[in-house]
Amino acid sequence: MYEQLAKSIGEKVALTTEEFELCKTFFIPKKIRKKQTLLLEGDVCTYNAFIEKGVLRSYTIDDKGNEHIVQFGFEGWWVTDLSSYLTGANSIYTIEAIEDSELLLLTASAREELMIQIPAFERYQRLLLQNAYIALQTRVNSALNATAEEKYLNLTASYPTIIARVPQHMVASYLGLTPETLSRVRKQISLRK
Amino acid sequence: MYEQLAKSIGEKVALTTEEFELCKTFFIPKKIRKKQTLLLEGDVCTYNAFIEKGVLRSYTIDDKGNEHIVQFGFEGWWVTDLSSYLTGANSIYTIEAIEDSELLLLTASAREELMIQIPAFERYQRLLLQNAYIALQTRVNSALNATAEEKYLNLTASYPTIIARVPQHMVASYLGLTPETLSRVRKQISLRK
DNA sequence: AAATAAAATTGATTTAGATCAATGCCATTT
DNA sequence: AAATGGCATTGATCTAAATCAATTTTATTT
Repeated sequence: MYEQLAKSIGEKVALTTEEFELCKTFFIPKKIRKKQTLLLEGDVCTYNAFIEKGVLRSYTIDDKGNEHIVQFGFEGWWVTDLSSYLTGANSIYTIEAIEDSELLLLTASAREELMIQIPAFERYQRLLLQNAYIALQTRVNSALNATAEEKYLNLTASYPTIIARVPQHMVASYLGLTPETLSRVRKQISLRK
Repeated sequence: MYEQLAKSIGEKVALTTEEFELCKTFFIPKKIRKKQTLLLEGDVCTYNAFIEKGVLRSYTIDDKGNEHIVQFGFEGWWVTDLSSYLTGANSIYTIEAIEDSELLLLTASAREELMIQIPAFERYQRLLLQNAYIALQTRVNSALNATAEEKYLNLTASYPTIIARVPQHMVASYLGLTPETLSRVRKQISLRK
C-alpha cells in the first residue's frame, strides 16, 4: 500500500527505515471508486492526497456551467487544492476519481507535524512544490501563447500518460479547448503523416 | 538596503537579529539600470533576485519574434527562472529591469547553505513557493478560460500594482493579448460606466 | 444481447480576438 | 522649442477556434 509513496520520497530525499515507518503512521489510507469525489466545490480541502493507484482529476465549473479541468493525478502524484488545504478557505474545485483509486491522505496538521519530526520530509515537500511550480509555468506559457495544435502536441510530448489514460473530452477541457476542436486537431495531425 | 527583505521574511517566519545578520551575508547587493538585463536567454540563471527597489520583467521570445512576458517583479518580490536556477539548464527567459532597480542576489548554493544554517529560511522559501504556486494556478485558469476582458479585470482586481506601474503593451503581453485588443477592452470598460 | 447513454466525429456558421494599416500622442533627447 | 521614436488608439479585414447541429462510434447498464 505504501510502495508508490516510498518510491516518490526516495527519489527526492533519503529516509531511514524507522523514519519511513513513522511517516506512514501520519497517512490515512482510503479507497475511492470511479466517479466518487474526494472534495466537493464549496467544502474545505482537508486532505493532501497521494495516489498509490488510479487516476483523479480536479475541476471547476464556471458561470455558464462549463467544466474546466485544472489538474490530473496518477500513481505517484499528489492531488489537492493547495489554496484551500493551506488556508482553510472554501474550495472552488471538485476532486473526483476517474478510475477506482487508492489514496493516502494527509491532513494539513499531520503534514506540519511530519515536517517538524522529519526535516527531510519538509525538504521532500519543497522539492515537489518546486517541480510543480516549474511544470505550471510551462503550462501558463502554453495556455497563453500556443495554438490549439501546439497545446496538444506539447501535452503529448510532456505527459503522454494523460493522453493515454484520460478520455479525450477531458484532455480538451484540460487544454482549454472544446472537444470538437481537439478532435479536428487530432485529425489534422494524423492526416499529415 | 535590506529593509524589504527583512519585511518579507518577517511576514512569514521569525528570525533572531543574529540570524538575520547572518542571512544578509549570503546576499550580493546589485544595482541595475532600466533596460539592463539580469539574465539573458540561453544563459544559466545563477541568481534568485530579491527586489529591494524597482521593477523587473522576465520574458521569452517565440519563433515569430514575439515577446511574451512571463512574470513581473516589484519591491519585496523574488524574480528568477526557477527551472534554470535549480537545475542549471540554459534559460529560455530574459530578465530585464523596467525601472532602475536595487537587487539582492542569492546563488543556488548560497540558498542551500542558508536553508541548512537557518531552518526557518527553508520554511520561508517553502511558504513563498506555496503562494507563488497558488497565484500561478489562478493565472492558468484565467489564461485558459477567461475572455480578454475578464483577464484584464482579474488582473486589475488581483494586481493593481501591475496596471499602475507597467506600460500597457507589457500588460497586454503578460495577459497573452495584443496591445490593440487590450486598448479596445479598456475602451469598452470605460464607456460602460 | 439489447437498450441506453455518453463520447467522438464531421459539417455549417458565428465570433472573439489577431493582424494589417494609419493616425495621433506623449516623452525623451537634441 | 523642434525633432525623434516608441506608445496608444482607432478602423478595416481576416482567421482560429467556438458554437450549433446532426450522425456515428463506443461504453454502460439492464
